[in-house]
Amino acid sequence: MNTKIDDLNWRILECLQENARESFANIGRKIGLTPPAVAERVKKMEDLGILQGYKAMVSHSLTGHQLKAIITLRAFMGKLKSFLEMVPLLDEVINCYRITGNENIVMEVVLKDQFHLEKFIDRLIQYGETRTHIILSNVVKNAPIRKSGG
Amino acid sequence: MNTKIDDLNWRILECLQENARESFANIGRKIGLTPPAVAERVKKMEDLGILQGYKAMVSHSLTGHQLKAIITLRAFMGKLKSFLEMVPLLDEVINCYRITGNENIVMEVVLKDQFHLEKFIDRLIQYGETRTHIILSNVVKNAPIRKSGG
DNA sequence: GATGAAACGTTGTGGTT
DNA sequence: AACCACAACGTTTCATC
Repeated sequence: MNTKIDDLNWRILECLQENARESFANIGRKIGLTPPAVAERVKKMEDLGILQGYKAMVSHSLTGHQLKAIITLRAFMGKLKSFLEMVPLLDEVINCYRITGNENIVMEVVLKDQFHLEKFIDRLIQYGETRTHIILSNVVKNAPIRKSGG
Repeated sequence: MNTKIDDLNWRILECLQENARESFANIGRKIGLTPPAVAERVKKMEDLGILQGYKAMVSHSLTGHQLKAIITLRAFMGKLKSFLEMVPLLDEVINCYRITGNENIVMEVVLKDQFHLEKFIDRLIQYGETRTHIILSNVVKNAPIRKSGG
């Protein structure tokens, strides 16, 4: 694996994945570095692309999205390219992957209710055949990336 | 929809979803509030559960995870409960949903390489029948939640 | 990486509408 | 109830070592 991340940097990544707003001073206290040393390590990891950003996690239900779904799409011949260009514009789609297998695309979507779902699926049918799975619960939610054993 | 989130709070949510480390002073400058006013609104949204936390986004590939996959599981009779208890312990699983349909579970997993994938699937077969889709690309990545139109 | 100083941000109190 | 102003405190940042 990538050996450029030492143990101190892994501990910084752990802290920031748990609470991205934690101060560098506080992280420094936990891992035994001064605030400028933490800041410098964070800056370097940002520049290398290891740290890609910091995001607030927002409740889906409390923002009016009572329904979540996993939707797979098997794109029609010649329709995949236009779908890939269009999908970033859909507010409902919070994650979208191109995958191997019979279906080309899998999406995680947030929706207000079943009427919203119906309208959303209607917008997709021009691109391909969809299959919808309603999300019943979120068993693991954005688990942190850990030093992969090895 | 939930009408408790006014326009200023939506703008705060936008800022923090884009950069969770942005200072309240800076957010206040953008939206025309003083730092204490922003801090108070953020605190209230945290207490209400609208803001659920702040997470650093870490590169999968640069942390040694060259392979990502979507794996669905159709749990064997009586095996779902033990799977749901076990899956949060798997470092490879960064998201896991219980869903409707023929398969009960869909997971997003990060893996070092194909050998890691093979070993990972071996650990799942006691719980059910799996189907693996390799992720080719990430078309939409953790898109922010927006004020749902209407 | 550490230190120390200056600039900046956060947080609490009190007061206004 | 939500906001502002001000002050005390903590944090970040930059120079220097």
